[in-house]
Order: sequence, then C-alpha cells, then structure tokens
Amino acid sequence: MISQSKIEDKRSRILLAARRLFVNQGFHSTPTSAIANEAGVANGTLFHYFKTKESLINTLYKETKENFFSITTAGVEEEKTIKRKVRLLWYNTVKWALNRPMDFLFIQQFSNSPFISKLTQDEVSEHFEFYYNLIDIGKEKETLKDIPTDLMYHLTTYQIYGVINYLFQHSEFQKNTEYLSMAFDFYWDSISKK
Amino acid sequence: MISQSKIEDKRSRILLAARRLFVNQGFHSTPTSAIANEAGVANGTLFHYFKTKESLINTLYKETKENFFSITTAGVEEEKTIKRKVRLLWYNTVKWALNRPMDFLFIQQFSNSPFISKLTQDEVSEHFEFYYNLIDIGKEKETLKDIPTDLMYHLTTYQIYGVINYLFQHSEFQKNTEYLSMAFDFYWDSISKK
Amino acid sequence: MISQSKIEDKRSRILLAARRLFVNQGFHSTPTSAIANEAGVANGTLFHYFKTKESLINTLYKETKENFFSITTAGVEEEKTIKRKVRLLWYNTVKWALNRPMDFLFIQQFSNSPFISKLTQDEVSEHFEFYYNLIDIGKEKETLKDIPTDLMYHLTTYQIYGVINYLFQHSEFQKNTEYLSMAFDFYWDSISKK
Amino acid sequence: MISQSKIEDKRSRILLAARRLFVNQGFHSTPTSAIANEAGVANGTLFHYFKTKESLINTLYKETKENFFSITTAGVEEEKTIKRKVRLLWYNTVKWALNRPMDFLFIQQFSNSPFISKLTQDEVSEHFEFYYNLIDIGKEKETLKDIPTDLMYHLTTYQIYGVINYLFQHSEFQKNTEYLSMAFDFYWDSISKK
DNA sequence: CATGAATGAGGATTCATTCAT
DNA sequence: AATGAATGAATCCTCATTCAT
Repeated sequence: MISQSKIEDKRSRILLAARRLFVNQGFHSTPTSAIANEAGVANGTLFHYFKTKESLINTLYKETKENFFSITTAGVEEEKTIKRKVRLLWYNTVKWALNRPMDFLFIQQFSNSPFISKLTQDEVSEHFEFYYNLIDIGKEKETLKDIPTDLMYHLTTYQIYGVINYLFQHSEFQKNTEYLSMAFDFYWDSISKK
Repeated sequence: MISQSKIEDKRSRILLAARRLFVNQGFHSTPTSAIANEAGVANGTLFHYFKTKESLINTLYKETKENFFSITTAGVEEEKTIKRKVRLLWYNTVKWALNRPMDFLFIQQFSNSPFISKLTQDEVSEHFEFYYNLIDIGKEKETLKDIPTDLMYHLTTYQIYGVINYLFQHSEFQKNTEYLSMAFDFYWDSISKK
Repeated sequence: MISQSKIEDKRSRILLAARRLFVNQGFHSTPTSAIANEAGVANGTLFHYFKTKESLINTLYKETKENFFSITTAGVEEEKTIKRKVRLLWYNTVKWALNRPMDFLFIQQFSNSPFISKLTQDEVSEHFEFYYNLIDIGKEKETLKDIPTDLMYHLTTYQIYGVINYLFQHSEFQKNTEYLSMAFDFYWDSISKK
Repeated sequence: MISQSKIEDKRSRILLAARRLFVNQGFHSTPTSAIANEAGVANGTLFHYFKTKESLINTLYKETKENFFSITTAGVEEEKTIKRKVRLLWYNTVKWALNRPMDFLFIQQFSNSPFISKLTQDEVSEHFEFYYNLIDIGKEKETLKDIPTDLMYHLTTYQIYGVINYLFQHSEFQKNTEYLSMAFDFYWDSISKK
C-alpha cells in the first residue's frame, strides 16, 4: 500500500512541480532538471514516468482538461432550466479557475503554444459535445439567441476567460458575490433571447 | 538612398521572417539562425539590428501593437454616436486581424508567454486610456451598461478575440457580411443598455 | 529440476538475446534494458547473472569461441592425411559459420572492437596451438609450403573469412557443393607445396 | 590565405583527432567532447563542421577510402603485364596500410560496425569496378585462375588484410623485403593459373 | 555595415547499475 | 532468485552571442 502510494506520489509530484514551473516560466524555459529538482527526484526519474518532456506536457494538459471538465459540469444535468444549467456551469468554471489558478493558466498557456497542434483534434475537442448540446437545446426552447452554435460557443467561452483573467488581476473581487453576480448577469444577458 | 532603403529592407526582412517563424513554431523553437536564414541575411547581422533575441521579440511586439492601435482606432474619433464609434472599432479590429493573421496570432502568443511580464506595465497598457475613455463616455450617456470599466474592457476584448479565432477556423465566413453583422449585433447587445 | 532448467533457461535466453541484438546493432547501441526485454526478463535480472555488461559480452565471446573450436576441430585428429585434416577443418569452419551466422558475425564484430584488447592475450590465443601444430606438421611432411607458421595461419584464416563473408552475401551458393569444392580447391592450392 | 588555411586546418584537425581516438577507443567510446578537446577546438565547433557525430564518421570513412583507392591504384594502369599490375597493387596496398596504420584500422573497424549499413551500397562499392576489371582481364588472358570474379575478389582482399594484420603484430618484418616478397609470392601463387 | 566561424553553457535524453522489496 | 523503480553521470546536440575580418 505504502509503496503503491509512494509511487503514485512520485509521479504526481513531478506533474505538480512541472505545472508550477511551466506557469511561471513557460515550457521552454523550464528544464526537466528543474522539474525533477523541484519534485525532489532524480533527473532520470522524470524520464522513467514520461518518455519525453513533450509527453509530460501533454499528460499534464489532458489530466487538467479532464479535471476541468468533470468538475465544471458536475450537477449541471440535474438542473431543470436552461438558465440554471448555464448559471451553474458559469459559476463552476469561474470557481474552478479561481481555486486552481495554476491549472487555468497552464491550459491557457498550452492553448497558445505550438504543442497544441500536435494533439489530435479529437483529444482537444472531446468535450465539445456537452457544450454544443446545451446550446442547441437552449436555442430550441427559444431561451438562447439564435446564432450559430459554434459561434455562440466561441463567444461565451472567451467571455468567461475574460472574467477570469480580470479576477486574477483584481483578487479583491474574487470573493465578492455581488461582483460575480454582476458578471454573470452580463453574461446571461448577452446570450439569452429577450 | 538605395543603401538606406536596403538597410531598412534588411531590418524589416528580419522582423518579417521572425514573425512568420514565431507564429508557426513559437519563440523558443525558432533559433535566431533560422530567422536570419529566412530573412536572407547572415546570422551576425541580426544582432547588428537587435542586441538580443528578446529585444527582437519586444520590438516586434511593440511595432505590431502600435500598428494595431493606429489602424483599429482610425476614424473612430470622427464618428458621432457611441454606437457608431464602437461599431467602427469592432469592424476595424476584426478586419485588421483577418488581414494580418500572423500579427494577430503573434500578439496573442506573446500575451500568453513569459516574455510579457518583462515588458513594463506602461508599455503594455499604453493604449488602455483610449478604450477606457470610450467606455466611460458610453456609461455617462447611459448608452452602455453600468458595470466597472475595466471589467467591461476585459469582457469585450475577449469577446472580440473569440470572434476572430472563430473566423480563423471558419474562413468561409470571413467575407460574409451577414455573419459579421450578426456577430457585431451580439456584441452590441451584450454591452448596451436597453 | 524444473527450477534448475528454468534458471539455465533464463541465463541462456539472455545470452541468446544479447547475441541477436549485438550483431544487429552493435555493442554500444544495445542497451541492457533491450537485452532483458528481448529475453523476457527484468532489467535487474540480467545483472544477477552478469556483473556488468562487459562481462556479459566477454562471456558470450568465450562461449562462442569455445563452441566454434570444439565443433570445427571435431574429427580432425582422426583423419589420416594432412589434406584430409585440412579439408575437414575447412568444411567444418565454413559450415559452422553458415549454420550460426549470428555467432560468426558476433566473433568478427568482437575482434574489431575495443573490447578485445581487454581480454588477456591468453584467452584469445588459447586455441592457436592446435592450428600451429597442424601447420608445422604439414610443413615437416613437405605437404604445406614452407613459410613462417604464423604468417601461414593469418593468411589462411583470413582467406576462410573471405569465403564465408562471400557466402553470406550470396546465399544462393551456400548449398552449392560444387562452389564449396571450388573454394576449397583454391584454398588448398594456395597453401600446398606442388 | 592564412584564414583559408586556418579554416582548413580546423576541420582537418577535427578529422585527425577523431581518427586517432576512434581507432583506440571505438566509435561509441569516443565522445565528441574528447574529439574537440584533442583537436583543440570548442565542442560546438565540431558541430559547425559536421552536422552529427555520424556524419563525421562517414566523412572520415569516405575520405579515407578515397585516399586509399587513389594511392593504391597509382601507376597500376601503366604496368604492362597482369602480374606486374597485381604486384604493384599488392605492394601499394600493403605499404599504404603500413604507412597509415590508423587509417587502415579505421576502415577495418568501420566495416564491421553497424554504421556501414547506412552508407548506400553505391558509395561503398564505388571502386569495385577497377578490381573486377583487372580480375576479368587476367582471367581472359588465362593468367588468373578461372573462378568467379567476386569470389576471387573476396579471397584476395581478405588475404591481403591477413598479411597486413600479421605485419602489424610483427613490426620487425615490416621493412623486411624478403618477407614481403615471400608473402606476395604466396599471394600470386594462389591466384595465378599454372 | 555585413559576415559567418567560433564559442561554450545549457538541456533533453540514455543507460549501466543499484537496491529495497 | 527476481523484479523494476530509481539514480545521476555521461553524451549528443542546440543556440544565443561574440568578434575578427
């Protein structure tokens, strides 16, 4: 048991250290030696768990995306109305980012790096379906504006990123429920049919 | 004259080559030798014009930003109403990005790289004033929603980025005026008071 | 018994795998991990049987040489005339090489690698005596040409290697008794007194 | 002029150092750093002249082969009889090897290493024609034994290697013309028709 | 101004070997 | 005996930068 957890420990310590350093210094400015050092393991150990630096980065990305998706969508299905679904999704997303800023910044950095293009489209777009479905249903029920689904997806996604980045720069508002509420209202107002 | 223009030629050829390669491969995966090569000059020549690689990158960023600002704001002051001002700004921005995708992608990539933090806040935020003013006036005239100026700035900026990235992926809509019009309506609807 | 044979199995599986890989990729390009893998054992197991990679190589060399010697000299003593002795030796040698090309190539590769110098002269020249004796007797009986024994040894050894390498490249002649016979005649003609 | 010769100097110093170390320690046991060091240049300089270690090795091989061929065949065409041609070729070859033992050992080592297979057959066999022609003419004139040309080539080539390796081990005979003469007689006797 | 040879620190990766289990 | 995770020294190669010409 102990050995089991220890092994898991080592792998995840590497992932943790990598994320921390990547966010601060970028992928290329972070040597694998620094990651190993930060994780408290030998340089070679890193390559025992990840064949290459790139595979470490990809693993990190996939795990983070997975976590992001499972946490932000939790409970959404159970909500009854579109607005309640969207609100929960919105809050989940913002809170996830605020709770794990490293993860959010990592994903954002990854998305704008040349690494992304090497991941198959499938892997990246795996979760699109969920969002697209939600948008489609909203449009059917005439709750959401009738604009092309993928345009809507882009517009809303980026808008949420905007809020999050704003809150990163103004940490004093992160716990301000009034502020969050205002931002969501803005969001909802922009996508809903009147 | 000729030598003068040739010189200018060389400098801008380096900048051009750098942008092209940076966008495709990222900053770190683009050696200065590759840039020099692509520009058709000797490796050392690059360092004649730019003291370091980083200064080349920063120069590129500043020039691009400058160009972006001067082109996207052209004529905005002259417009009479807030809506017309905003609309022109919006179209200018989208068109600039579609006309010079390399430049847009370069800025976007730069913003998410560790290089950004090395530029003084001043240099990055140099042009904020213009946008903030516009938003403030809009709020005063009760044309725009009454939410904090910098939040509004973030939300709208990211929303435009969303449109642009969407159009990059769907080039078939880039010339579709109906589409652009729809996207702008969505935008205006989201920020304007009703 | 079973465990005993299994153990022997493991050791020889390692040796077998090593030979196969060494011949194809060379000593240095064959990691011990690859050998262990090919042999179907754990990496550490290899070091249980062989203290170092070098000792594995040396073991392989010695065993192969031993096998080579015992098989190629089998029955030679019993032959009555020098010519018959030499012919049997020649055929045994060629056939051994054709039957076990890996082994032959391994020996050849080893001989030209820096590893050889680390084996004591004794170990390498262990079997010289047999050949030298045969040559000496042949010269005494005025059957073989009267040239220095060790020169004769070199000349003939290399000539046989020449035949073997030729046959490796022209596998279509390997079973051609006429061809073999011709090659032996050439050989015999070159060393025998007329 | 000086710069020209200096440049040439540096490249050839690297080649020289490489040959020296390769012969003593083998390809894989000779780090590029050791080569650079021995040549008195920086490590990076080596890669300025040779893209990879392998290309350095191949360059070395090709240059050596070229040199070998041009020197050993010098004057052969001018000789009148087959025997005189063959004798000159034989002596040229043996002398070349004795004069440049490093080069000879390098070629021999290379031939038995996995590097060889990466050179196109063409490059390796480029010079076969010359030898094959000589053998064919010798057979036509009924001066040489009537055995397949390529078999003859293999047998004789290896026989010469045998002599050379023998002389390396017995340096006391290297200048002994009687010895060389005896070895050539053996050689000629083995290939000529009686 | 322009060149490109030269540098050497830095970085990803490999691999023989050890050792706790 | 057998395993395979862990190690870290060793190695190939890259690349920003310098500088003599």
